[in-house]
Amino acid sequence: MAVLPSSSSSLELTISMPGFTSTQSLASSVRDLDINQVPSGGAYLEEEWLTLNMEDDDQDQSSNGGPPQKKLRLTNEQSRLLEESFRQNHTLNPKQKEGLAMQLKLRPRQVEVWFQNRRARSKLKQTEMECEYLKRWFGSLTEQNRRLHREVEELRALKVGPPTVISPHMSSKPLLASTLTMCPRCERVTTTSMINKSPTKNVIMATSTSAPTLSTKVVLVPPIQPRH
DNA sequence: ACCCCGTAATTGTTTACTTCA
DNA sequence: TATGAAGTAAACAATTACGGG
Repeated sequence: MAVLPSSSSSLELTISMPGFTSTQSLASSVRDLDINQVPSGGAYLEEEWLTLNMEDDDQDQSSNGGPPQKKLRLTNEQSRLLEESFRQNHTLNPKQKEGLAMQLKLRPRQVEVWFQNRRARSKLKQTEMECEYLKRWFGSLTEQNRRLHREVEELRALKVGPPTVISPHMSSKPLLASTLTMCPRCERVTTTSMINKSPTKNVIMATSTSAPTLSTKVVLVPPIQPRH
């Protein structure tokens, strides 16, 4: 797949597709506001808030009689450190988690949750990018298909001359042609014999995913029903 | 007042690993 | 020693709920 993260741990993804560049990041999600220093409403002193945050990992603080827990908002510095850590590693071992939690004055559980959500966001972002890429690819293939159908119609209309394939490289010397036929059911051009060394080249070009050039001319002969 | 979005947090499931009979 | 059941921990997916614009 041609979706390549520019960094294995960053949300900035690059798709290697002509005419399509995207360098979106979640950086915008890091708020400038630093409202996490003290919980909203100023109901707690900062030390109390930190103590609350550092309480035992698995304790549900809202159920132990205290006031209902306010939703945490990470400070810019906390976000920055977490992002930095995420860039180095998408998962944390217990020791790293503990250390990071200590450093950030958060509970290990909060660090764990942050990494979980961050992995999910990362994956979502990548999926969106892949989706976008596939949509464009689909569009390109549809267009290519249309073009080829048109070409087939033109060729059908011609139905003239000996069965030759004109080489795009040495136009003066037509190649020995394979017998090209059109399946009436699936409307596929197929070769039914191999006279030339690379008789299928032109057909392969026509069905490959890269944009075909129209410099290759295929002359169809009266149809021979392929067996399939 | 209401809606939408971003995200912290919760819940349930899956998976890998360990222990023990 | 091999094996299957039970227990555990970590990761994940889906979802909820909060707070701010």
